Formats: sequence, C-alpha cells, structure tokens
Amino acid sequence: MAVSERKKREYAQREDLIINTARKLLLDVGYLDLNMDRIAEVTEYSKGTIYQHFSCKEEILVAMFFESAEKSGKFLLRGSNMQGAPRERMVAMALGYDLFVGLNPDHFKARLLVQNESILRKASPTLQRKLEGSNQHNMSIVSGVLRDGVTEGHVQLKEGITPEEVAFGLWTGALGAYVLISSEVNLNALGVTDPKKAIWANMHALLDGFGWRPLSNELDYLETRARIFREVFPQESTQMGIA
Amino acid sequence: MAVSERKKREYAQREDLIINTARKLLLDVGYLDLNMDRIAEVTEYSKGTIYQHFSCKEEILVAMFFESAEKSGKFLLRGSNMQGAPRERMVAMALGYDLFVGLNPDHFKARLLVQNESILRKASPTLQRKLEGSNQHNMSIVSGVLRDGVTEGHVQLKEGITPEEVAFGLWTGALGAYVLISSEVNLNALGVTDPKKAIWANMHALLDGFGWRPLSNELDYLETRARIFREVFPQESTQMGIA
DNA sequence: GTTAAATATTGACTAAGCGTCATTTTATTG
DNA sequence: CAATAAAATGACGCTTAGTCAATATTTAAC
Repeated sequence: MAVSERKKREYAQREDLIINTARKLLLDVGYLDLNMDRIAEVTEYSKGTIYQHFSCKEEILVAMFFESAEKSGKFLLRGSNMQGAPRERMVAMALGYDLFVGLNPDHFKARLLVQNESILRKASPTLQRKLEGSNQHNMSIVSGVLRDGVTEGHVQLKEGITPEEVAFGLWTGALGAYVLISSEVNLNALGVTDPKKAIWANMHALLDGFGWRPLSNELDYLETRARIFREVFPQESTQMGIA
Repeated sequence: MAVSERKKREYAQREDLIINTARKLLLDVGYLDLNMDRIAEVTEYSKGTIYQHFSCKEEILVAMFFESAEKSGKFLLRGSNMQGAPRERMVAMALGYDLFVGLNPDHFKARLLVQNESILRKASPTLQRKLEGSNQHNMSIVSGVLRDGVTEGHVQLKEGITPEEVAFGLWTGALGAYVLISSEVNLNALGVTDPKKAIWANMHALLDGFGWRPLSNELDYLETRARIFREVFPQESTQMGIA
C-alpha cells in the first residue's frame, strides 16, 4: 500500500529529527539540561509524540550513540579497504576514526553517558542488542586487518595472544585518549600539548612492539598518512582542514 | 579551643559518611536512582544537613571521585618507589593501579560521570581545581619514572616525543580498558576473554615499541610481577586473591 | 461528498526529585 | 538557669519525566 509506505518514511524522518535535535541540544546545553520538553519544543512536536518514538529519555541517548557508532564503522571500513600493507590499512582506520570523531563531536559526549550502565540499562533490550552488534562489527573490522597481517606474515603474535586482544589494545588506547580529549581534562597542564601527535606516536610504538612490519623506521608513515587523506578520506580531511 | 576541634573532627567524619554512603548507593542502585533523599535516609541525617556539606548532588559525585583519585595516587606512588629498574617500577605502578581498581569498583563508575563535563561543571571551582591537581600529580608520578628511564639510559625517546606523551599513552590505554571493563560491554563477545592479560600484553608491547630496556624478552616480567605482589602490595594482592 | 472508523497528536496532569529556608532542636556561654 | 549561638530539620516551591483522556487528522466506505 502506497499510503503506509509514505507513513513509514515520515515516521523514520521524524525519528531522525528527534535524534538530531537531541544531539544538538546535548552539545549546546549538556546532559543535565537536556530535557524532553525542550526536545519537543525544538522539534515542534508535542511530548506525547516524542514518546511515541522513544520509551524514555535514555532510549534517545542510546539511539543517538548507536547511530554514530554505526557511522564510525563506515569510516573504519573505508580505512580497512585501503590499498596497501595491512599495517598501512591499520593506520588508515585510525586516521578515519580520528576524522570521524572530529566531525562528530557529540559522539564521545554520548558515549560517556551510554558507557554508564545505569543509563544503558534503561534503554530497550532491542536497542541494547543492536548496539552490542555494532560494537562487535566494528571490532571485527579492526581484528580482520590484524588477522591479514598475521596471515601475510607481517606480524607474528606471541603464544597466547589473539588478534582480538591486540585490537583491544588499539581500541582502548584510542578510547581513553578521545575520552580525555572530549572531556574538560586540561591536557596542557598534564604536559601533553598535542594529544593527536601523542596518539600517533603511541599507536606506532604499540605496533612496533608487536613487531608488525614494516616497522615505523622501515616506512615513511607520514607519507602514508598524506596518501590516506588524499585517497581514502579526501572530502573529510579537507573539511577538517587537514591538507 | 577544644570544642571547635571536636566539632571539626565530627564535621569531617560526617563528610566521609556522606561520601561513602553515596559510593555504596552508586554501586547498589546506579546513577539514575541515586538521590539525595536516599542519601539523607541512609546516613540518618536530614537533607538540609547534607546540603550543609555539599552544594549539590554533583558536588558529592565529584568529591567521591576526588577521594578515590587521591587514593589511586598512593598506589601509583608505592609502585614507583619499588626497588628495581625503571621499567620494573613502571610495571609496579600498573599492577598497583590494577589492584586499586579491583578494590574500588566504584572508582570508574564515578569517573564516567565526572568525565562528563556537564556534571563536572556543576561542582564548585575549588573542588574542580583540587581534582585537576590530583590528576596532574598522578600523571607526574608516571612521567617521573619515565624520566628516570631516560636519564638512566634505558630508553631513548625519538625526537619530539616527551615522557609526558608516553605517560599519556600508558594512561589512555589503561583508562580505555578499565572504562570498558567497568561498563556493561560484553568483552567476551568481542573475543577478549581475559582483558587483564590483554592489558598486560599491550603495555609491554608499547614499552617494547619505545625500546625501553630491558625488553620483555630480556627479563622475566612474570617473575617481576610475582615480586611486586609479594614485596610492594602484599596485603592488597592477597585481599584480591592474587597469590 | 459525506460520514464513520482508525490513527495520530496533544498538553494538562501525576509523581518524584532537587534545592531552600523558616522553624525547631541542641549546644554553648555567662 | 537563662540567653544566645549554632546545627538540624523537613515541608514547600519548582522543575521535569512520563501518562493518558480528549482532540484533531487521515483513511476508507458508501
């Protein structure tokens, strides 16, 4: 039936409107002042209609985070599909993720909230499961490239170490760094003037430590970096002002 | 005056009682169900008295986190004072921090909230400054050991890399990992069955990557680990059931 | 084109929690 | 044992999450 098709489209559109409004409000006024009346006001729908889409405030937050988690996966995927050695593809994923975070400053604001199990728990089981699936998928992209590195003989993991555990290390390093960057922590006072540079150095140290060839002194990764921006993320890197 | 001394002691005691009650409630019922009436009820003081100590709910949360941040610093310090090579002292700090997190499961719950700038901002400027000082101090303990490593010629950092940036890498790796462990993220589903083992492996890979001697294949760090538990954290490691 | 049924939207209302402050209780001092 | 100072209280005002009966709109039937 054509009518119900249009309805569905309109419904989905409104869902996006609500999520994006909440996103904007989260950035503008912060978590504590983010309220349902305001969302209703800005979207120009009534509160009742908002609740038709989302069972509670937390459901919106988690949906917001889910959406950007999915989006970040796309950046990882594009990075992983780059032409080059597995370690270069790894770098491409890292740079892609960095671009994503820069272009979506709300992502880590939402993440901090959703990481809080008290908030996550209030979302519907369906949404929680979707989010877990998204996490798993993103992780599998990273460990897939790692596995390629192993298969192609560029890296030999020690007895008992799995690609997933190395991916975990890259993941947690990035997560911790962006958590600090996205929060009010005064990194300058901690002696870290250029966190992005530090992330880059630490990532390469980690990969070097696992003996993943080509090591950072065997290849000009700054050249690789430039190529990645040029070939894989041309639009995004210019948008972020990275030539 | 003896009376006002006693008063001050009682006041400080009550402050601890409030913080510890909030801590317990945060673990028991979670952030969303943590409320002032409940804190008042459990402490057996009235709400007005609670507000005599803390200007708002967030002030309690931040004070709670500040207290455990200070406590974590003590563990880092004890680790850093260990007898041994700088890299061994580094390992001792990492293990000390891990023990701290295990013994204070509320720490990362509070951290996730306080990391949220909307929540932090509501706390008093004084407390915010105290917290920043605590962060700085903890960071300086870690980078101090790193500096020792450099001075004593065990590690040569590349041009433009500072000890603080390496400390940042260790810090963010740990932060991200404990954030995930402390949240509801299903690490098992992500292929990480033993996150603690992964943290250990990744830390050593990072230090190896920076070329910090003795490298992980030059020294039996599992032996070092056992010694650290035995000599530096005997009480805590038995409490945590690590022989 | 009109009307009945179905569907979508609304916002007044309830419940709950934060933070205040006039009142009461307790402690101190002369 | 007052008189005074300090501390503790909890009812109250205000904001906000979430509900639901009433209203408006759309669709379908004739």
